[in-house]
Amino acid sequence: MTADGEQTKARLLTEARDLYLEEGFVRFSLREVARRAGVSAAAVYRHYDGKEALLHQVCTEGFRVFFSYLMRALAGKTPRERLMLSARQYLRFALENPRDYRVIFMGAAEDLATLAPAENAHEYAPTFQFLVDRVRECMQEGVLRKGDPMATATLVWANVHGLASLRLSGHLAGAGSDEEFGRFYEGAVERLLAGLAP
Amino acid sequence: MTADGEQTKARLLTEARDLYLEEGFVRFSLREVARRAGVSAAAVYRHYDGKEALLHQVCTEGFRVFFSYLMRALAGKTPRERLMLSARQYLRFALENPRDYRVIFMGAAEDLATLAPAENAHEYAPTFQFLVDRVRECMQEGVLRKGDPMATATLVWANVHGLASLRLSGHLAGAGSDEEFGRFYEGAVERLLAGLAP
DNA sequence: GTCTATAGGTGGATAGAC
DNA sequence: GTCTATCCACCTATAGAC
Repeated sequence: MTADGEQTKARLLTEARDLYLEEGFVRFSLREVARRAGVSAAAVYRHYDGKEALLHQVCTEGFRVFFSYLMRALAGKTPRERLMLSARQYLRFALENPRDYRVIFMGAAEDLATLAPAENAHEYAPTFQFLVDRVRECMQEGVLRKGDPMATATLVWANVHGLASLRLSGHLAGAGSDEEFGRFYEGAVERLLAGLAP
Repeated sequence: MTADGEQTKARLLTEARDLYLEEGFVRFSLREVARRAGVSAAAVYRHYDGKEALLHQVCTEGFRVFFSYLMRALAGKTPRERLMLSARQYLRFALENPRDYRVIFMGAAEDLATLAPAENAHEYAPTFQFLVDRVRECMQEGVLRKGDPMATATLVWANVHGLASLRLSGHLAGAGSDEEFGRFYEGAVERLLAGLAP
């Protein structure tokens, strides 16, 4: 590949990402991506194996970003603080990257075989593992009741996901601004952890 | 309208529903609905105002079914039993009508202006109100800590929705069969109510 | 009320020249 | 590696005959 080839390939990916962020899946098309990138539709096939492959690449990028949000929670000084920060970062990611969140956790891409959970479970595993680890260290230090870390992590996940996804769907619009909702969210998490304390 | 006209109209609706249940939104088309109903694509326009109107009708039907599931929870003899039954019926609906659940609560129809939450908020209101009422009566009888019924109902909703939607997305496939998951779900709800008790 | 025919459009993907 | 030209499939929606 030449240098130009690499540049075009990267350009196509960013344009694809923008288009997908703007329009979602239904209105996503190869031709439009090519138009925006300033190349012909045919050129795309030199770099990607068709529409689904390109979309898949875009989504993989979404996972990477999500993980980067979570990682920032490691700045917390105690297990409890890291767990709370994880929850906060989770919501931050959802609110700041709603389309990605939908794809990853709300199955917005249900019609795309490429993105079926079963087919890319390996992309989810590390992020869930991250949460399990946070829960486990909380159990070890007596912040949470001892038990199966995976089961408890699932409860925590369902909780934050439930709130985040209802918010994104617009069903909790009555909760006010994102900031107000953020406080409600933190309160809910605090209460949940209290209920899971020893 | 003649009797035949009414029959065709009803037939179109059921075929539209089936197609949507099988293929989802992306692959939903008027032509295919017409094919299945045994009429021409043009005939559809005599009965419905186009594709979106037909889809909207299909979704309205989904709401109706969801509400009928919830109503069965009124068979419970105590406020607590009715609340627990509501949670159980909620999951039942989700597992037995996954596509409808996605549309109603997971924003699978995000690209369909017709179905934007803001535009049919009046369809959600009664179902949320149902939950608020269950929570309120629990507060009145001392089953739940007194407070804002809407805030508490939101917490309960986020909880059951979080579990149900993650299950539907395939993210909790590790939880075993639907029956096993059902037990995990009930346990989670019990724990939540315990945390919200006086 | 239903049909056929058709207009007018989108999109994915490929062939072959350069 | 990129282009133009092209094929083919599919869609929504309408016009006008019956």
